Amino acid sequence: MTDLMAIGDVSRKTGVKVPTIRYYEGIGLLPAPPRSEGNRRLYGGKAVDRLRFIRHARELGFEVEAIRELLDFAEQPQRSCAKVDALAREHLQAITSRIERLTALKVEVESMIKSCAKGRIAKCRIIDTLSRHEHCLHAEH
Amino acid sequence: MTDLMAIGDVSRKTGVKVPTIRYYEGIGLLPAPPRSEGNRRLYGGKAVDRLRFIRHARELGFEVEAIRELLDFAEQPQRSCAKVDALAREHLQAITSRIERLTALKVEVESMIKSCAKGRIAKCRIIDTLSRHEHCLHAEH
DNA sequence: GTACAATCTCTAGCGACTAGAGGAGCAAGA
DNA sequence: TCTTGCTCCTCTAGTCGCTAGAGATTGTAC
Repeated sequence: MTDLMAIGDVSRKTGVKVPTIRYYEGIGLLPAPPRSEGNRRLYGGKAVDRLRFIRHARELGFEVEAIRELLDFAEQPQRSCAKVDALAREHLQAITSRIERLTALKVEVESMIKSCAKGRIAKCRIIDTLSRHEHCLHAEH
Repeated sequence: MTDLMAIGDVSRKTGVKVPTIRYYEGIGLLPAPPRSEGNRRLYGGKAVDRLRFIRHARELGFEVEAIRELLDFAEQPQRSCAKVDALAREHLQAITSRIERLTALKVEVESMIKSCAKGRIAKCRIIDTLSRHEHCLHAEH
């Protein structure tokens, strides 16, 4: 009745690589599917949906543990989604602070490059900056 | 004559953890220091300088391999520093593209959160967005 | 029938550490 | 002098999220 697929088909449909699908099964993110007589995994549409969800969330930078939680919540439709919202906000916070730190870093590396006169290494300002912490623009490290 | 230090002192001076110092020695980033009679590592000032350099570069996001190259160059003061400049520029490029991708991500996660009405999970827009790829703001994933 | 692709399981590797076991060394106080 | 407790030693294994490879089996197309 149902149109079951081999792992390769699922991979092509979802963009998740074959070993990664097996890996997700191993860590319990994707339930173990039934097998064919020849011991091959046979997937239905639900597995495809779940993998798409996982892939998308991973692309958005959610960690596997967070995705596990999201999937758990997704399976209880009657519950409030406050927790889901909180998870997403937590994630947004992490992204924002990563951007902030990277931007500070960029400024520092840029100023390092600007001061480079392309002379001999003995006078290299880049090596200099990396050597002496007092020269930092930013104090937190 | 020289004031040699134990690994713990070096750790405190540089902010690099003791096991990390040993790890750097293991991967050849920091030369193996002489030992005391009781087989303990004894470090001089140069090791402290080198570790500060490494730490700072790591904090600026340089990979260990890049740091290895930088250190090699730093030890040949008469050579041109064009390569050092190139390494730094390469790194800047990587930082810039990381920021770009994170910013795109942030926009997407933000819009996901904004659409959340905090109702039941059955209608959760966050779960929805993660499930259905067509809803993405950005096409590249 | 035969070639070749796809799948299976299992293990090991990546980067940059971190954690822990189990043992030895060392300085200070009783 | 002895003991307590800290630091240090080596070694192995774990982290995260996969990826790569070996070697065996199964399925498919000609």
